[in-house]
Amino acid sequence: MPATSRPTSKDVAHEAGVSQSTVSLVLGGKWSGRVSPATARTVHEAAERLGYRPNPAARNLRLGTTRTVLLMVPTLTAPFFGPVYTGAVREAARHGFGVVAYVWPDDAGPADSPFAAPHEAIDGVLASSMEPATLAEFRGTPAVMLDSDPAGTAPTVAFGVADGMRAIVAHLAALGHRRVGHVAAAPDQWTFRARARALAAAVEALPGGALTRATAAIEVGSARDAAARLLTRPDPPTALVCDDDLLAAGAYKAARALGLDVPSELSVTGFDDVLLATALEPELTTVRLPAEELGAQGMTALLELLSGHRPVSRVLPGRLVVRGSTGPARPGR
Amino acid sequence: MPATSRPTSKDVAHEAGVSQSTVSLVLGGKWSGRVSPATARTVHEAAERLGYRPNPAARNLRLGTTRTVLLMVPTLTAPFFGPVYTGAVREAARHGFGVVAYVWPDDAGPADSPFAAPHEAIDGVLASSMEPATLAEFRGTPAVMLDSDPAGTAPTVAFGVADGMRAIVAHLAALGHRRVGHVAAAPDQWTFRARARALAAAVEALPGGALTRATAAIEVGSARDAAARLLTRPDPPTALVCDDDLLAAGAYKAARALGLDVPSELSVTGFDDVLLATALEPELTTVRLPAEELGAQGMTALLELLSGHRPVSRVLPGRLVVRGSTGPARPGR
DNA sequence: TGCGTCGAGTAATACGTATGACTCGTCGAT
DNA sequence: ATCGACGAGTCATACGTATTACTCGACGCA
Repeated sequence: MPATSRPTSKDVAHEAGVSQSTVSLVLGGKWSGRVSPATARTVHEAAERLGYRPNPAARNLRLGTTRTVLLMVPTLTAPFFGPVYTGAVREAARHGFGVVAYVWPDDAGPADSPFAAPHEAIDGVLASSMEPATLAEFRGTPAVMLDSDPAGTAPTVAFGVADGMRAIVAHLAALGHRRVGHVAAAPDQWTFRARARALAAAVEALPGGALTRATAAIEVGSARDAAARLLTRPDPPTALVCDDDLLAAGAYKAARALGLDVPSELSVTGFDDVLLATALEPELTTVRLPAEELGAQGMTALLELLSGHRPVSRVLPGRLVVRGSTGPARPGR
Repeated sequence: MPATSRPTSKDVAHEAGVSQSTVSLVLGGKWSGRVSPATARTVHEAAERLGYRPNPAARNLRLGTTRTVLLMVPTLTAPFFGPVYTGAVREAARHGFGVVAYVWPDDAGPADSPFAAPHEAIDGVLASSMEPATLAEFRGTPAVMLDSDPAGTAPTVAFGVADGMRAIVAHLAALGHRRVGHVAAAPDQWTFRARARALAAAVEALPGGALTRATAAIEVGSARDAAARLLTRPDPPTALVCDDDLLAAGAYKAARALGLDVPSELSVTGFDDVLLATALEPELTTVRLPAEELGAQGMTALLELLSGHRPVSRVLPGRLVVRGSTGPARPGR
């Protein structure tokens, strides 16, 4: 226990020789015409002297709001969430809200719920990349889903992953590719299911198009093995479409191990456009998802929800970024 | 505003036909011998029926504690913080504490302080990679610094970055390198100042050792340019020591642009051992920092602090991980 | 029968803040 | 001289919970 506990507004009042109400009035900034400037100054000085800061728990209780929103994500290791957080914070700040992040693994049970803990001292939740079933845990806490199925029951801001996949396939088709390999992430998130579906449909629609698929964990070694499986089949693909940028790094490794040059002998694409995409050599052709925009728009929707309106779900289009990892299909292969 | 506001313990009491005290007693789990099992069951059922969850603000006010800790970081984009968070959460959970993350840019002013907002509804702060000056903002909130100067005034858990640098230099020296280039990050964080100092000292101590340095922003393009500057000098270095893994990716690009093969013609080392290190080709020789351990030990220290003890600062050693980016110095160069 | 004890529950209160209702001089207008 | 209005504060209260002190009936025991 600390030597002395924190000063309260009552202490400040005593120090300044006024009542607690006056302190609250002054420090709340609503004293125009209620408190004389001289008294206000006295109060401010006393507060400063004591190092007073209001007790947030008491304030929250009194006001019935915390003006704080929780950004809930399944992991912090994915580089993807940094920009989402940034966008959310930017938008929240414009309305006087703060944001904290909480990691809730997608496979967590109700016992791990932040709602079993005091974290719940928040007004709403921005839940990114969560399965819709998770929603049940929110039990009345206003929530907006990010990067989830826009057809779900909750307001959602999602990426146009299907559009992105179609753009990739169109790009590859224009380069002459027909046999496409899919280095897929496990379909335990909506976004990966959507990506797989979109890719299948796009290749299907391509005259002469043929799709093969291998599934990997989101990890370089696993992706390398999956890519190697695809490349060592008879009649192997001339292009590998990977479900995200990290998987593409694995594809690079498989290609190198098999002596295939990227992009002259094998084209590789990623998805997301995280930092890694430009750190690789050659730089990765991928789809840029507007992650910061996702955070911002999600926050906008949540704030709408908090003010009693029902926001509409939105889809943010991705954009194909052509870099050095894709090239013309070699007729020979 | 929601249609109906959340049920309180009073509502539950009414529903169950008991007093509010009884509800609190039962739901608090402290009713052994004070409430009959039958009544307890009734209360639980009523709470379930109404979907009751205690108001955290009220509970926090009453108890004077939130059992929540804030992990404050300067950015979420660095892959480094995921493991730190994980370690902190693991340790906190063992003591019934929760963790939320808050991003406070290192260059933020007091106006941006989370302590100006309700986020402050927390018991303590784990401040990672912050300048000690930031500490002044905490104003009495118990804080432990992570990845900061262990000689500072606050309890600190830091990495043994000096040891790590020495290990790198010893490794390079054993391979015959003498002329070392330092691709340095801007010294605005303690850790980078410490790395630079340690590297300088280690090369200094090497017979015939020579150090050149170029500074870069923590970004691939900037690192590429800095590395290129070093490599195009007369009498260029045979090994590039980079302040972190991302900078090493930039060094790879410079080497490739100049037609230098890694590792046969140029050795490159990183620092941190983040995901990127094994995504690169060749895989990066680097120093693994026990980030998860940092989070866990930091949390342990903070919890000690919260229980009135004064924790001691600790330093966690890094470990050299030799991969494919370092090789014997070519006599020719 | 009288008394202490115990089981089962309730009443009352405090945590620290924000705010609507109230008080009490003083001053200007009639 | 009287009254209303206004400026400058203060009083009292509520937010929802956890907990201490209390009540009250039943029961065991001498």
